[in-house]
Amino acid sequence: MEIAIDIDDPMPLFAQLVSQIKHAVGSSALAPGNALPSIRQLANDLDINAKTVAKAYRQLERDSIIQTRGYRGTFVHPDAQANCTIDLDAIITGKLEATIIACRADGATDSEIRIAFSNVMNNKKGA
Amino acid sequence: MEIAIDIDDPMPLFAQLVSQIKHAVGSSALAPGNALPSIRQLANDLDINAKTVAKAYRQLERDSIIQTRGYRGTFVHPDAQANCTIDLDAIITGKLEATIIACRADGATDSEIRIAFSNVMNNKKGA
DNA sequence: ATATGTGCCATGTATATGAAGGGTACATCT
DNA sequence: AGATGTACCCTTCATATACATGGCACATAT
Repeated sequence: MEIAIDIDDPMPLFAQLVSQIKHAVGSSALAPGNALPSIRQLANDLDINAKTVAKAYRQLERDSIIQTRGYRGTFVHPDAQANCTIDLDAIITGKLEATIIACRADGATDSEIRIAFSNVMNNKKGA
Repeated sequence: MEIAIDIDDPMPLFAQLVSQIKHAVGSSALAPGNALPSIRQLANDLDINAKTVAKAYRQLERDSIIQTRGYRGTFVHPDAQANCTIDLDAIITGKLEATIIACRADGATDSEIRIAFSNVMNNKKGA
């Protein structure tokens, strides 16, 4: 598998990694069970920080695209192909959109919605 | 009616105004039909900017707590007492809270939720 | 010893937002 | 003339977040 990082791309580096690995799995360039390069190895190859690669791997594992097995390395998840068609972003975007529309219908301004959202995310109690 | 502003209070100035006026209406210190000080007058009394007072008045009018009648001044809305018991902030906070909990249950990270929220608020299409 | 993933500490940069203030101008009516 | 609410332009400051980076440490198994 070839992974290329474009520094000039407005997409964050870790997101480029996620996207490319997902695409590789979707096109069967990476089959379930295949080993992926280690975090440190890939970071070294791409000349980026290991934390950035780790972040990408963490998200991919959360989506069950890959599996990390500690000292044994990282592998493509058995159900990777099925799971990589699930667009979590589209799901939560849809839910948020519906809620925001409802709030606007209640007469709330966008500013108030943003404040309330921030409060909820930070577990702050409403004023 | 007495209005006091506390610069050291973390609550924004305009929010302090809104809160105190709402409270005055709720406790019948301000009855429907009563006149409120003009924007410039109140700003001068409290030694704050007229824009800040105007912002508070704008929000109060949106919630039908007060009515502005142009050159005639600003008055307490006929249905002020009923409307000031409606806590719009609590309503939208509740809606957002439920949606955010659902998104978290879907496995979304807080960061992803924030990004998606920002995209929806800005009418940006999902990546 | 070496490599694995993972954790926590920290930094700096950039962007977006809110809050507050300053200034000017308008149409309106008294 | 003077007061009313309102609209537009602008700046300044503080805050929050995302992104990327760096160092250090851990338990694990080879």
